[in-house]
Amino acid sequence: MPEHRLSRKFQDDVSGAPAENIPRIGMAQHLDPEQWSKLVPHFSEVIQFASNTKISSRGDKLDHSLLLIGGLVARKIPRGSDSKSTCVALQFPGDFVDLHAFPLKRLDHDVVSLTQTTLALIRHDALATLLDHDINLSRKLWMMTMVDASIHRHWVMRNSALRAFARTANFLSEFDARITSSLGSESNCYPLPITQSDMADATGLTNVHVNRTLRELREDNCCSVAGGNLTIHDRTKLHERGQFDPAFLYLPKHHAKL
Amino acid sequence: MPEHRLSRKFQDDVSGAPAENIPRIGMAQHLDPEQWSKLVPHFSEVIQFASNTKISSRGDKLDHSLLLIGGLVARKIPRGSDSKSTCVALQFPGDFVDLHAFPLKRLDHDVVSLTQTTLALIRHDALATLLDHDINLSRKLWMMTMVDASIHRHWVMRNSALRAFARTANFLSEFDARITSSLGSESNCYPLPITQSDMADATGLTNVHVNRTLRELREDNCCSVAGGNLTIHDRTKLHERGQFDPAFLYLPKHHAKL
DNA sequence: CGGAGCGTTGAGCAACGTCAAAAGACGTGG
DNA sequence: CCACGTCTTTTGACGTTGCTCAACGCTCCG
Repeated sequence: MPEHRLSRKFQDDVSGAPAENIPRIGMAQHLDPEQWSKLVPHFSEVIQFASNTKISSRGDKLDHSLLLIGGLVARKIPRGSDSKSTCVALQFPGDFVDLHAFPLKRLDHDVVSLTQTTLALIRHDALATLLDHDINLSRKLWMMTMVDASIHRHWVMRNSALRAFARTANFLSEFDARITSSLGSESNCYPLPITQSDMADATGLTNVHVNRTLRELREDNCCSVAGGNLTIHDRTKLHERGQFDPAFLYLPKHHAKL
Repeated sequence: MPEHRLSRKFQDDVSGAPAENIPRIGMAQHLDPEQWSKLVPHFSEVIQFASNTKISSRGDKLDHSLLLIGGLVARKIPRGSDSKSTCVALQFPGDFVDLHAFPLKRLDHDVVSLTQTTLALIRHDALATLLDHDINLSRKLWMMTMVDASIHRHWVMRNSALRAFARTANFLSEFDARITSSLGSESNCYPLPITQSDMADATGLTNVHVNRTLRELREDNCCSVAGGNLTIHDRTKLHERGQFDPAFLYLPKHHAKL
């Protein structure tokens, strides 16, 4: 069974290195190659974080944005005065993690690494001078943040309207679709480098109930999560169980449907 | 007890009339007066819809966007093949209802009126020629769609992490804050022109349980929903019960906090 | 006057959370 | 190599929340 790595090409990168060969994967494919080659030189550095590290905090005024190259990042809204917080979004390689900070300036949530991560940093002043002269690129980046918003709406639907079983199936379907887009090729076995508590946080369930639901999915021959890997046994069935329709991701191959 | 109307000034507007004096309320206040006066002439018409009317459909390719002037509008994601759908966002007077269709082209959800509504229409080609020459306005509209995304994230948090009582309190707190922003002045009694089933749809509960929860809120002396009105008895307590912090709305008066 | 939609309440039940315990996975230091 | 601590997964028992189904009253409107 083939096993992919989330960030094969970049896992050995050195922090602080100049950012020359950032791959155009996942969401970044919304930019065409010419646009990509115009944008990439403006990334000023590549940085890395260990897992479970707070990268930015709610209320921070950012002068830069980060493109995720390798690893997984969560966006979390802290609740109450204690240390509890809720995961409201997940970012995959090729995603901008906080591009919304460019027009918005301040973050409404924390940005946290779930695994070891590699990110490319672009300063807002560099981005501004670039975008001021490139309307099409400007429009495309706006569009990419709007796909992000579409994903948020999907999460609202999933965590509001679906019961645990369908909700978990839907979550794993989205994980599959987005990892596939990041890797560039479909597989039936990926690393799922997050804990069941992380999944519980993202789906609005408890870790105990996520565990039971994963067992149900396994017994239903949809997919199995074990040893940090997600193995998909029947993708069609998994999508059906989770009422999953990937149109909201606005991937090129699904564009026709939306 | 004073009672406001959602759209006092415009409720008698005639559909199809030219859009001259669209008020700068709610979210539209993110644009400064000069920007507003540049944008307004490009609205080509004012249109009205009866309540419970589908304004746009998922998959539609839009060549225009709509600014809500009066009434309430919901954004709904249809589920399965039957007629069920889930409310993932609510729009108030001063909000753009589907500005994201400008960069995104196709809608990932339906747009439905919950009350009688008045909207101003702007064509995307008119908007494009305007924005191509006005970087600041362009950036501001991008920013307004990002506030929308921030609200989506808040909904994910609310419907995932809060139990029915807190969730409903939080929902009503948001309603209060956004209506206040639309009206321009705070009050303790507004019309709440949506059914308990609509609220159930938006909060991920059943209409029966919403009903019980509203009674609890009433008995707790937080607020009461009756006769199509929301009366707030103790705003501080309501916010506390719902763990509500309005920072995510990016209203000018809360900007300092975020 | 009759129907339709909405609000309200009750009874019973399924889904899910909480608490607790134990076993596996993994790294660390001896 | 083993012993140890920590984190994660897994399972059981039990309690609670919130859903389902059903009934009835209310208001509005034809």
